[in-house]
Amino acid sequence: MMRTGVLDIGTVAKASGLPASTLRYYEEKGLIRSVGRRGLKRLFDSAVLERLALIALGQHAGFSLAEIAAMFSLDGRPQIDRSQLMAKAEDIDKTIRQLSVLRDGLRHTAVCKAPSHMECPTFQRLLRFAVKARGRN
Amino acid sequence: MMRTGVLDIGTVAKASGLPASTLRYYEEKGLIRSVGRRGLKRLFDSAVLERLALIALGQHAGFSLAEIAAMFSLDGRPQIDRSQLMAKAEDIDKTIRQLSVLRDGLRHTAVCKAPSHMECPTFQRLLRFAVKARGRN
DNA sequence: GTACAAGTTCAAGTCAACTTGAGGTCAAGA
DNA sequence: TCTTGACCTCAAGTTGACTTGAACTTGTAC
Repeated sequence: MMRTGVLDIGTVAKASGLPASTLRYYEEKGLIRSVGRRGLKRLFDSAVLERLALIALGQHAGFSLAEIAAMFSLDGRPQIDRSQLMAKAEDIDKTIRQLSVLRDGLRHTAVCKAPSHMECPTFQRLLRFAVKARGRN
Repeated sequence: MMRTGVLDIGTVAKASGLPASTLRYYEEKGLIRSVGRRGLKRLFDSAVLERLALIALGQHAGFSLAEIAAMFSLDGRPQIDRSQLMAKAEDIDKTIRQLSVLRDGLRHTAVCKAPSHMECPTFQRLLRFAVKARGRN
C-alpha cells in the first residue's frame, strides 16, 4: 500500500483524468506538491493521486479550492482545528438533508400526475422546505 | 396559502435576502419572471419567493443556474421529461452518499489521535473511497 | 547528433454568476 | 417646485477555476 513511485505530469494526468494544466494550477495554488524536478520536468509522488481524489471529493461536495486546501493541509498534519472540522462536517450534514428533500422532490415530480407542479401537494411540500431552508445556509 | 400579493424589487430583495441586481440578473436569465411594471419598476408576484428558495436549494445542491432553469420550468409545467428528472435524482443520491463519507471522514479526523492523517486508518479509508469515487462522477 | 514528443513558463483568455458604476426616470413628501 | 429615494438600463468589472497560446527546453529514439 502507498507504493511511492515517482510520476511525471503526463502520467498523473492520465491516471487522474485531469489535464496537466490543472495539475500545474493546483500546484501553484498549493493544493498539491511535486517532489522535485528532472531537468525542468516536475516529478510527483504517486500519493498525489489520492490527494487529487480527495480534492475532487471536496469539490463535488461544493467546497472551493481554498476551503479544500484548508481542510487537508499539504503535509497531512492537523493545521486546522477540530472544532472547525466538526463545523464543516455539520455543514455537510445539513447539505445532505437538503439534498435528500430535493432528490425526493425530483423523484416525485417525475411521476406526478398533477397537471402542473404547483398543484401537486408533494411539490408544494418541497417548496415549503426550500423556503424554510433558505436563509440558514 | 399562496397569497398573491404584488411586490416591488426591493421588497423581494429584503424578503429573499438577495440583492436587487441578482433578481434582475435572474430575470434576464429566465429563472424568474416579473408580472409587469408600474412605470419602469418591475412588479413580482409573491410566489417568486418560493421560486427563489427553490433556486437557492438547487444551487446549494451544486447545480448551475442553467440546470436549475431546466429542472423547474418557468410555468411549472413538466417541460423536462421524467427520465431526466429521475437521472438528476440519481445524481443527487450519488452525491449524498459521497458527502456522507466525507462528513464521517471529517468527523473522524477531528477526533483522531494519529500524529498525521496519513497514518490514520479511518482517514485512509476515506482516501480509498475518494479514489474509487473519482471518475464516476 | 538531430528530431520530436513531452515538458516548461508566463501572459492572456474564458465562463459562470454576479456586482458595480454612470447616467436616467419617476412618485411622493417638505 | 424641488429634492429624495427607489427604481431603471447598459456596459464594464470581479472572482474562481481553469484553459489556451506562444515561445522555449529536454530526455529518448532513430
